[in-house]
Amino acid sequence: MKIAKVIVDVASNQTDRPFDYLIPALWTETARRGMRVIVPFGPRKVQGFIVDVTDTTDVGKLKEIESFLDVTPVINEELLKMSYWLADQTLCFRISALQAMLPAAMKSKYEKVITLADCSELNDLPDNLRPFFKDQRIVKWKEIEQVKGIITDVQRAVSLHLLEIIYVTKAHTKKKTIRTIEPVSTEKLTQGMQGLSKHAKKQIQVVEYFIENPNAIPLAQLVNTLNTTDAPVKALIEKGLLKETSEEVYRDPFQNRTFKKTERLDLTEQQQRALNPINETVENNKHEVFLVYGVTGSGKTEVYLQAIEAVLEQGKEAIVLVPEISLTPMMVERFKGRFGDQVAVLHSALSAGEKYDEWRKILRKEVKVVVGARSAIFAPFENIGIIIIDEEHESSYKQEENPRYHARDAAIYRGEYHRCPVILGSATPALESFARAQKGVYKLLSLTKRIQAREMPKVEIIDMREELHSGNRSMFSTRLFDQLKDRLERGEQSVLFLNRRGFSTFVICRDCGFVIECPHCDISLTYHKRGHQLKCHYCSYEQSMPTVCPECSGEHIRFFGTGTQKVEEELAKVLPEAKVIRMDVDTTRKKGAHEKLLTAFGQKKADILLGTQMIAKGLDFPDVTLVGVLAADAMLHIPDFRASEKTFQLLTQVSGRAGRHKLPGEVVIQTYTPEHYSVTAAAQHDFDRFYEQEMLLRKRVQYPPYYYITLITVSHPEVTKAAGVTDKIAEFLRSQLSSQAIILGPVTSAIARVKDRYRYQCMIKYKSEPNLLEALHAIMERYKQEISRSELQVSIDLNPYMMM
DNA sequence: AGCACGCCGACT
DNA sequence: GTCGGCGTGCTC
Repeated sequence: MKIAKVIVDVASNQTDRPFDYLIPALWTETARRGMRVIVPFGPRKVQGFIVDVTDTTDVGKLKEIESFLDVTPVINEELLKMSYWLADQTLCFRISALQAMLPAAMKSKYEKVITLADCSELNDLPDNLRPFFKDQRIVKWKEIEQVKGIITDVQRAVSLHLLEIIYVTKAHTKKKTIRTIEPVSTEKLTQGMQGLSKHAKKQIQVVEYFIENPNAIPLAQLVNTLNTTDAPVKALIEKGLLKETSEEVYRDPFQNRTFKKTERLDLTEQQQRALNPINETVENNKHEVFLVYGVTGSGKTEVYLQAIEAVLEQGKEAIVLVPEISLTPMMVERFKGRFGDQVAVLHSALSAGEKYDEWRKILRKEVKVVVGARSAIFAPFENIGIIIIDEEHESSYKQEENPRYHARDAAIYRGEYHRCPVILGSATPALESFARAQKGVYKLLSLTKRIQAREMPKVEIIDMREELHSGNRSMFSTRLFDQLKDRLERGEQSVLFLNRRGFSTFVICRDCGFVIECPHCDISLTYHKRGHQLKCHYCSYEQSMPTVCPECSGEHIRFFGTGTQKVEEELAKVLPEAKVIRMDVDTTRKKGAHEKLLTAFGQKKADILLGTQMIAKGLDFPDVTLVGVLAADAMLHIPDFRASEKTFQLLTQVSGRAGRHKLPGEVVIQTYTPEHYSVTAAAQHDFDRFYEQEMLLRKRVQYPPYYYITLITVSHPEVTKAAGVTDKIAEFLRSQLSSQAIILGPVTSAIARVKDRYRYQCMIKYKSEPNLLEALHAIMERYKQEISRSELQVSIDLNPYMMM
């Protein structure tokens, strides 16, 4: 008797362990761990992962696996092992870890439905239920649930066997198939032709078509060319003249694109010196982490490409991670151009179906290279030769929900397993990474020179306080305005960057100073021009913009802050002749919009590209000679110890957008804190100076890289409860950890209330705490009952990136 | 997570 | 006496 240990798709403390199921006789030979199955679980049916196949069990009565969703494992042995590691390291449920490794399309959806029992009739039902089943045997639970007091009647009907409750599991992974039609045989066609009624004009037409073209043709195409529907085709299939086959096809997100084949470029001496040690570790099958620290324009990508080439020559595979946002067509183009259809792309702009298809290409070993965002680190390769993380400092590599993993850690795990190099690349490495490189934990490879010795763009810092003093109240300094005008006259392009974060458009009464806040969260509402609405970014509460102040009934209630829309409006006023393309969440929501806008800008259909974070990286347009940063310090004041680091990285990155080709570039940075080292160091392209200054600060305030951080957030509808639990947790930690560990808190979270729940935090700073994971697991164990029974929530984030 | 089971208060 | 509220424990 074969038994499968199954992790079920129920994310809770009590179900976070394998459950035993009988493997149906039909599957005893084929059942493997790593396959997805549907199993009965209580009254319902849920998806699950087989994590082991054994002959023994401690459980008396076993249920059988209901069905198999896969014929071959979708989680390989390495990833299975890794899922345990991930669950342990991030304190998430095993099911969450497993789920994170697959494209979202492979997760089942569940629905509860009510059906009329086989042996019962509509008339047997009570009056109030009958209307629901008038035209159908199946009704969604959700529909019936709406009606007050009806559930008792449903339950009664169920106990009388009039109705049945069924749990439907939809493994909604749709493989795209294409239906093709072909004649059974030519004889059959001519024979069958006789038997057709003269009135069946369309059927005759179809048969005639196939007599002339006896080859298989996609149904859609057939229907299209004959200008008909599938009805006559269906009829002919039933008559045995035609047959239908369906063939599985991939959705190809790039089907209408051809990628120009690119050849390897000659490397500079510096590039070659960076490439050699990487190739060496590949050849010797050694694990090593390299930090490629290369200034913008130093040709990091070419080094990646040639390292991958060497890996492919060895018959191995490569994973390339890029930050979500910079997965612009340009990056894809470079990889597709070099490696053609050996590349799969896992990109947030792809639809769920497209992602699934790209993922399946990896599983089936039809590709050798994956270029993708964070989750691509789980690409189901089995012979990885190199893992590259580009722009390694990007915070999007950290997942902000469970499992709260960092792609860098996951990459190193896989790199160790496959004994292959992990390459971290950046022009502005994370302090943690650079410090590790300095200590020799990572190997530092520097690219200090730009390709073809191009000059770094000239950077000017504009003190906006002075502008204000000299009477300029607009958001453009005189200098920036002049420069914009100059570019316009010369027919060159400009990029304007607005850092919106920390600059939300809140609503304030100018009479009494009242700020409109969310009734459920301690945060001000944000004004949205569309629909004149105020929205909460934390709980999506919405209300319309009031005309008078709710507090003092004054009429001078206005929204404040600067959004891209507002900049665009102002730009239209001061530079009416300029054509502007605006890129922000609003204009890029639609699929493909991102790409479209960039293409338009590339074709010089606009003079100015105005945008948020998303235009900070990856852009490479030859005619951009001016970059303007409207508010460099917007991010400097957010309550986050990485604020300076983020500001520096952003400014450096944005500056890098100017003058990447023949024309020299200039950068204008507007700021209210021109003396801050993150601004001045960025202006001088001086990472080292920034690093030294910031490291001094981090040491003094005991933050990473000198200390590790773990953040515990407790939330509960009652303040006292949230505070009390956090206090107990802090106390427990103090008793468990060494005296070296610094335990801060409880303190209220930066946003003290979200969705009517009060939030308290406890922060642990430590250098080395072998007991930490154990203690954290103990905390979760201690509170698991309360978490599942009451409104208590405890979330633990090791190495957090968001401190709120 | 869902759901059934079971034990107490306010009603036909 | 019963209906239905929610605390408790289980799901192979």
